[in-house]
Amino acid sequence: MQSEKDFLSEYRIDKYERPSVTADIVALMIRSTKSGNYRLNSENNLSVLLVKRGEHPFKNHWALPGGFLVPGETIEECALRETKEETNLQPVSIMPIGVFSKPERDPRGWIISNAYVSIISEESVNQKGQDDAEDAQWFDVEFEQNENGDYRLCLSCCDVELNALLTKKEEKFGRTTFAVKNTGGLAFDHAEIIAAALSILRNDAKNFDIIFDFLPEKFTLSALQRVQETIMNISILPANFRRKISGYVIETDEYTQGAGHRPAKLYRKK
Amino acid sequence: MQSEKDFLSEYRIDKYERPSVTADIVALMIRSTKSGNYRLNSENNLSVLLVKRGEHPFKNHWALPGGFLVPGETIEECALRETKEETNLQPVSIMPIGVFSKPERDPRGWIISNAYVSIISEESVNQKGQDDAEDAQWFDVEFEQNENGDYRLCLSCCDVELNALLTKKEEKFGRTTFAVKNTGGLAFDHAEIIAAALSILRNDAKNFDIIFDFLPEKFTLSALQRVQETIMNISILPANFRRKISGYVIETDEYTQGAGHRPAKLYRKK
DNA sequence: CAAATAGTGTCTCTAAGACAATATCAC
DNA sequence: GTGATATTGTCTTAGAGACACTATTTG
Repeated sequence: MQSEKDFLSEYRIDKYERPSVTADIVALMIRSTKSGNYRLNSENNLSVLLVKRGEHPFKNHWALPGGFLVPGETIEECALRETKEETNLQPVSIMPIGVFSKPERDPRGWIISNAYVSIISEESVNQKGQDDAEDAQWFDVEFEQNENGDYRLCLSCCDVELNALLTKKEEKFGRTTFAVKNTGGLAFDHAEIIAAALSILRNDAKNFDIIFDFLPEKFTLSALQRVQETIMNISILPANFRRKISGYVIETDEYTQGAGHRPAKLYRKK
Repeated sequence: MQSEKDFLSEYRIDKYERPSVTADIVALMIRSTKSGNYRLNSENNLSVLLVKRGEHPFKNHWALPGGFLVPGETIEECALRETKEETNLQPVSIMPIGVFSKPERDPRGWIISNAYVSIISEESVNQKGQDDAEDAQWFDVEFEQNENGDYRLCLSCCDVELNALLTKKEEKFGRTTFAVKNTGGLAFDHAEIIAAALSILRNDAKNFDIIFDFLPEKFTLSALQRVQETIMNISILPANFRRKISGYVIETDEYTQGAGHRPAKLYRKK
């Protein structure tokens, strides 16, 4: 009878066909667009980071940052490494949103993608992001259901506008999956991945756990509120938001300055 | 300049190393253990389906059903196919719980696992499950934190008892990940996978969406309650459960029979 | 009738939403 | 002072938990 050691020494892992495996990252930022009035609080846009592909396939199309899993790393490590390499950003944390494995999803062959959504603060983007990449750009995100019941994903950046159209494929375990009707020029099935990421985030941002990761260590309560409102596309009265969040935060003795109105106390996550 | 068509015709996907990819399934069942008293409602145990490995590595150890992704199928299809092949069960739906990709997790080499939890009704198990496999057995599950803060996963079936020990590694996005201290005899990292599945289910079973999948089309409200209580390991007063669930169900005009007490109305998911 | 679950009604408490009112800064 | 956001307090309402009580079956 063969021992396990003998079995392993004779085992040929390349006997069967294997797929290539990638990690793709939906990096989101809550972007505040300063208005002319110095006193007015900024509008908040949800932005997603896309890179313009320099190589075939989908050369010159916009795509999510990401790349191939290499030996010795976990998929999560791969996602972080690729984000760093392609965009010079280092997300605090990334959240898995699904595996995309339809056989025909990549014209190069059998390639399955592990998608993550990453949550990046505007500050860290301003500090170090994007210096090496004019082919990496933040696109404003709109994602809404239209009158036909289809979903429109509109990504816009300066003079570029990508309009993808999707339908709801399935709703299971509170998670919606989408099928792409029109890619809007996005590479691969990345419209589907972005739609899945937004849908999952909107669903999960009810739990405060997630939204803290969008912000630096110290934050004002209205910044926190802005994140939840922007992700979920809702509006909450400040007084009520404060009450709800109060159990999840600890106050510091620091305040904001120079905002043109009463300073706000900074808080930390409890 | 090279066209996309030329690029693809020259593209060598086997230029880089690729991992093998598997799907593993944590198939759970709410098992009711009939007591001697004909009137008494049955106790409820959560059970997980394990198969005894006939081959190296981990020969004769218990493992989750699962197997390799083959060309032309999605990972979800692979999970369903492997469940059917190894256990003759066809889950109504399977829910992804994570990708396990630590490089050293499989002694055969670079193999990453996509884990699913499947939700199987006791009826369908009694109908068709398990006929081809005496090496597939349902193990009663206990999963609890002990006094040290570690988690004990105890799987028992007849005379076999597997005791795994895990520690909490990280808690992110409301999801806990575990590290295995002691496999308890389970193959590979399957103790970690089962712990992740139970942790996610306990967290998500607050949303009624999930628990409906544990039951046939028509069910009594107390059966529904039993499922939620068993998964979450909690206890709810029947009167309050009925009020909470009332918006999610539609009553039928059918009733249970012969239970030794007042018959219960059957309901459907709304 | 007894034992057991099915199902109803009601009280209390908590948390969320609406809204009024006050506080404090930059200009 | 003015206009903006920050912060507090209070009223109302919706929903969860506790619990008492009634209904209906089988043996």
